[in-house]
Amino acid sequence: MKKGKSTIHDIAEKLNITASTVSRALNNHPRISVATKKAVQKAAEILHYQPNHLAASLRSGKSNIIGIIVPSIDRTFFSTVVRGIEEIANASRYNVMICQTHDNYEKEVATVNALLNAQVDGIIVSFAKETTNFDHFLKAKEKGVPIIMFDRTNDELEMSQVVVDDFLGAYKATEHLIQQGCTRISHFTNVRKINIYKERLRGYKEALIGNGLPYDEDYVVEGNLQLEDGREAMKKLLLMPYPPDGVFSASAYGIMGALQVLKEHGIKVPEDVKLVGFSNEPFTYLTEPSLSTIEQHSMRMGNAAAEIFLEEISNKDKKFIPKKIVLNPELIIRKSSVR
Amino acid sequence: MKKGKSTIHDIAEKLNITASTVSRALNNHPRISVATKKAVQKAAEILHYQPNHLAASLRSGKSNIIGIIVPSIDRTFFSTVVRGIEEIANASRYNVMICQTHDNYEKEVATVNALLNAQVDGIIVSFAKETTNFDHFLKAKEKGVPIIMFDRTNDELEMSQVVVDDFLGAYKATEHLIQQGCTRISHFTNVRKINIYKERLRGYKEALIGNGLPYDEDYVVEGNLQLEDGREAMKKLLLMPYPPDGVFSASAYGIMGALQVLKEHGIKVPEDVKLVGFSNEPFTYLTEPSLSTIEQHSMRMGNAAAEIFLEEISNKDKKFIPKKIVLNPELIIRKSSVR
DNA sequence: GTAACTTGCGCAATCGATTGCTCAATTTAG
DNA sequence: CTAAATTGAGCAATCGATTGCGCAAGTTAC
Repeated sequence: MKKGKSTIHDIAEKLNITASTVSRALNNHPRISVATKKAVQKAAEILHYQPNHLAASLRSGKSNIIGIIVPSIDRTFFSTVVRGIEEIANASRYNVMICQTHDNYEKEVATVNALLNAQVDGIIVSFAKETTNFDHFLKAKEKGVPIIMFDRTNDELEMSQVVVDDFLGAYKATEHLIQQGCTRISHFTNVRKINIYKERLRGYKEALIGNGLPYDEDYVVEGNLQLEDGREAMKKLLLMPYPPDGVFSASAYGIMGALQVLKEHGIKVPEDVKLVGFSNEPFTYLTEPSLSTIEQHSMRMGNAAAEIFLEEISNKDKKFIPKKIVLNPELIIRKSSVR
Repeated sequence: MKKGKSTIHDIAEKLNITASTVSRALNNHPRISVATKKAVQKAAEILHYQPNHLAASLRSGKSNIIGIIVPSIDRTFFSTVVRGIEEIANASRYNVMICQTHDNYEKEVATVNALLNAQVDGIIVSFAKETTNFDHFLKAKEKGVPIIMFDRTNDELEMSQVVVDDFLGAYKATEHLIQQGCTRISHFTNVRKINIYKERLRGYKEALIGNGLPYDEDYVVEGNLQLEDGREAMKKLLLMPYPPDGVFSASAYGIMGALQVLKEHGIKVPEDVKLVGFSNEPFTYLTEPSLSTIEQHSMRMGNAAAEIFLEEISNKDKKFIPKKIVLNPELIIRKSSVR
């Protein structure tokens, strides 16, 4: 058993037939006799034959690889989406190649190039926060590589996308707080006005107005939505003459920060202040009290993105019509928001 | 600008030279004149030329892809290791292909095959809990594909590995509890006696004995180390005539479960019972009280694994000597364990 | 002024799998 | 019993980039 790899030519030589026949035998071509097929399979096993997908890909122009671009893989939301993509992709014999941008525009551009060089059959992406110019994706699209956006998307691009209804999620969260008796509800949002944060802000606002409460900008705190931002926002709010009796944060870490600060100040949650976050990160149900939040169905989001990819691949010649799938967010009510 | 991809042949045609020259020009070959190089670069840009790595890989036999196999990507520990691998890999122009086994043996075997078909240059793996037969990796190794194990490894395989010193981590954790005054310390371990859990159990035991405390099997609870397991274990322990005054869990979720149950029973942490977990999952510093734990330096673990890969690749012809890197675990003392 | 380099680039093979076209040997049809 | 159809498999091109070898024109050396 020699070290190294064997090819269809090795099998062909061993059996005194040609590589063409071996290839056809392995692919179960009808024009090859059963006897030959069996012989080939046996020889393949003995030689530890392992097909070289690169060669096949080169010829077919299909790599059977889907490129995935996310800001960072070590965030539950993204890794769950990735898992959802893999689930569907693998079932259709696709592998995934995952790249991270760390929210950096240059890295995103470089990544797209790397994926194109690797001849990926499609790209599923959630944009970096920094990104405002999308030429690198347009270039890819022109080369015939389908691009599917998820979560952080851009409506102006003619590309399919999967998002959760951020407006609705925010609306549900805010209305829930109102129903629980809150009258001064604060909102934590991101300074960068990406689609998703704009929508969540809008949902918050509409819910207030729709329920007869005033929208007051003083209760909206802009930040980066990380733990520390949530803490600072909450501290600032506590200094107001009329601090909020409810907080809806556009992120899970933000609301966690608020919870910490409230507890440090001896303010009771949910008795004195009620909290709802966004994104069902694992820690949100581990806190004391557990945090109400908006479930984005990240696994389904991944599934949907992969399914759109498969669809676009099989409709490659037909006229392209971008598709937009909007998932229904779910309000998960835990202890932090019920009286 | 026609849709589709252009090749070096397109560039060659446009400039009335051969593809060989184009290839050399793009690779900055010394035998090509500066004038030609410039012309080629310009033409490449105009044609939106994008090199096809598949073709290059096919010829060179190197794909510049590292396969990563983890049980599940949506766990902070693993996704952080992956990030660590990517960091080093990308710097050396390698891309990664990530696959998940979900701790299933068959899936692991299939995954190894898929990666070999994709002609990965190496595989970095953390074994599925189920795996006891490692032939699929041996087969890969025989084909000349370096395998690097991390975290969940196997000392009997002649392959390099990166692990954290589980024994030491457990020893530190247990000794810390002793120093804080605990005398009846319980340990949560996994029923499956994988290396890492065996070592942690050993560290716990040695720390007890080394500090003059008895080792009592009644205080060792076997389970699956998930949140629910931790809860049940703690409930069981509370029924003992002399419940523990300290718990060291081999996982982060396990200790979280213990914390929940203790709080539900009105037992004070850390006053009545002190807790230390393993693995610095993000939620551990968000709990009330925050949980002491063992940091495994997952990012560094990824870095190290990737570095070993690069080393083995460049020493391919030299005699292979498996390398074992043991990282030093760090005890992170938070509120759950100090009096 | 000729031998010995150097420079710049083309030719053709190669990597491994696939596939349209051929063609001989059988088999079937009528 | 001959024409037509079917079966089984080989030939050679192809996918795109790379590279050893070769060769002509220009340079340098002595």
